[in-house]
Amino acid sequence: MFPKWGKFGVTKGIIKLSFSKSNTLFTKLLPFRLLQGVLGQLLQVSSFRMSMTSESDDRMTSQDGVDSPSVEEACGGGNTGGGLPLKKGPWTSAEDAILVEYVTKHGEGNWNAVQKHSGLARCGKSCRLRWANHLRPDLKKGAFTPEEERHIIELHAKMGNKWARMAAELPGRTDNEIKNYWNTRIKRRQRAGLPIYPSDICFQSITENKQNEELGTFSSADSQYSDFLPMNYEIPAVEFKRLEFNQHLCPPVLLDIPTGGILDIPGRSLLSQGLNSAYYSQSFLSTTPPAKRIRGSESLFSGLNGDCSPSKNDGSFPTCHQHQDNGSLLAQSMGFSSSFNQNLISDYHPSSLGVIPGSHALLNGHTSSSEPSWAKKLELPSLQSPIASWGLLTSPLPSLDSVDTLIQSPPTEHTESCNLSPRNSGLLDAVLHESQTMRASKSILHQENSGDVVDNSCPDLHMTEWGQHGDPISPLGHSAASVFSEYTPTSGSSSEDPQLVTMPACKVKQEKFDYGPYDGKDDASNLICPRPDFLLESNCFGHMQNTLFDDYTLLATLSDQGCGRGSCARNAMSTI
DNA sequence: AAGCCCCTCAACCGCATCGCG
DNA sequence: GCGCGATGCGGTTGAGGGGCT
Repeated sequence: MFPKWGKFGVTKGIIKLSFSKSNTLFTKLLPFRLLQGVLGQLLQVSSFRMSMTSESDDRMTSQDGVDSPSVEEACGGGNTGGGLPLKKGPWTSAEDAILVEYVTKHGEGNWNAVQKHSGLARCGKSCRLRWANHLRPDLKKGAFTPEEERHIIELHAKMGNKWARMAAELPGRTDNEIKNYWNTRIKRRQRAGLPIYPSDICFQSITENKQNEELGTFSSADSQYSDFLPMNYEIPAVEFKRLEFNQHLCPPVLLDIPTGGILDIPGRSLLSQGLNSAYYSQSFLSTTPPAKRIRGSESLFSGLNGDCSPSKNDGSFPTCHQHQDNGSLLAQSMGFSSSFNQNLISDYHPSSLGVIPGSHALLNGHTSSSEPSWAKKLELPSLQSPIASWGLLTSPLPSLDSVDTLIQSPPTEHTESCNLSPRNSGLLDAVLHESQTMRASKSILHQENSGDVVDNSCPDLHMTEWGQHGDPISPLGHSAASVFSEYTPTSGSSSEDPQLVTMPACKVKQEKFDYGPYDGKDDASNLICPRPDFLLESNCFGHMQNTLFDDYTLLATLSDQGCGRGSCARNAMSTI
C-alpha cells in the first residue's frame, strides 16, 4: 500500500525523497524540518492510529479537526469509508503520495471514492483541490514569469475574476495561484495608488475587442443598445451609506450631472481600479444583492438588459429599486453612461429626484486620442454622469474597502439573463460596448442633425476629439465640449516624464504618481490625470464657472449635504 | 533577540451547476 | 419536476515566513 522509500538526499535544508511505487518513481522535495512530521504521517496513515509527537504533527492534530463535527459538515458527508474521521489542514507528503498513487491508478474524478479506496482521511473535495493545485504532473511551479503576469492582467481585463477560465489559458497554472497572485497584485497597487490595468494592456485589449467586433463578434450589441437608447429610464433613489473614500490615496473624479452638480469620486477607486474593470462593471451594475453567483458569462450592462431593459420594463429599473447596495447605482449611472442616448438629456428635470428621464454619457461621447477610453475618463476634470437623487447622496462615497467589496461582489441573477455581450464581464468589454454605443449614439445624432458629418469611421473612443462632439442637446453638452475643446491629449507619458496637460486658461502639471514597489512592468502612463480637486483649486474652473458650475444652488446643496466629496463641491464654490 | 507587521499561499468554505435516477 | 451526489468556482481565512524596528 505504501511506497517503498528509495533514497534520501539532503541539500541546503531540503530533503529529496525518492520512492518507487507501482513501477513509478516519485520524487519529493521536503524542507528538512518536515521530515519528522512526514514520517509520522506515514505511520499515521498506514495504521490509522498515530500518536504524534513532532511539532508539525502537533500542529496537525490541533488543526485536523478529528474531533470536530465541522469537518464532516465541511466535506458534506463526514465520515465515510468506515468511520474514519476526516482530516483538515495542510497535506503531508504521505497523503500526497497516497493521492498521487490513487489518481495514477484510477484517474481523476470520483474524488469521494479516494477516501474509501485509499484510506486517505480527506474528503473528496480536499483531494480534488490538492490534486488540482499541487499534485497534477503538469503543474508549473514557481513564480509567474513576466509573460504570465502580463497574460494574467490581460485575461483579467477581459474576464474579470474568472480564475478557472484564466487558468485554462495559462498552462500549468491553477486558478488558486492566479487568484492569489491577482489579489496580491490588487493590494499592492492599491497601496501604491496605481490603476489595476496598465494602459497598454487596455489599449491592446480594446484593439483586440475591436477586431472581434469587426469580425462580428458583437454584431448584436449595437442593436441591443439601440433598443433602449431612446427610452426613458427611471433610476431609483440611492443612498450612499457608510461610504467613505480614501481620498488621500487617489485623486477624485468629478462627475458633473446635467445640472452642474458634481459627484466627486476618488478616481482610483472607481475608475482606475474598477469602474472599468469587470468587477466594478459587474457589481456596480448589479441590481441584486450578491446572493447568487453567476456562472459563465456576465453582462457588463446586465442591468440594462433583461429585467431592466426598456423593452421589458418601459425603461424603468424595477430591480434597481429592489436592491441597492452601496455604490451600485452610482455604477449604474456610470456604467449606463454610454447607454443613454444623448438625445434624452433634454428631458432631464433636476427636480425629479430619483428619476432621470434622460441622462448623459459619462464622457459625453468624448474621448481624446491615444489613450484608452477608460484611462481617459480619469483625465477628465469633469465627467458627466446621470447621477440620480442628489438629495439622497447623504454621505461620502464608499471607502476603498467598500469599493473593494463592490469589486468582489458577484454578479447577479440578472446578469445571467441579461447578457448584452457574448463575452461580457471584462473591462474591455465594457469599453467596447461603450464605444459601440457611443458610435450608435453619434450616428443618431448625426442623422438628426443632418449637418456636419463627423467622421464616424473614427474607430474608437480614443480617436474621438473632445471639441468635435459637443453634445448639442445636453444642457451641458456644449459646455463640456467647450471646456475640453482645448484639451490636449497626451500620450506616451511616463512617470519619469510628467506631462503638461493643456487646459483652457490653465496648465496642469501632471501629477507624478508613486508607483510603489510594484515591478514596474506596468508603464507609468497609466494615469494621465490631473487631479480634479487640484483643478478645482486651480483657476481651471474659473473658465468653466459659467458653464459647468453655474448652478450655485446645487453646489451649495451638495456641499451642505456632503454629497460625494463635499469638500470638492465647496472647493468649487470657493473657486467660483 | 524579540516583537510586530505584512505578505504569501495553501486550504477551507459556501454556493452554484451539472448529471443522474 | 425533484432530490441528491459530485464537481467546480470564487471568496475568505489563517499559518508561516520574512522584513523591519
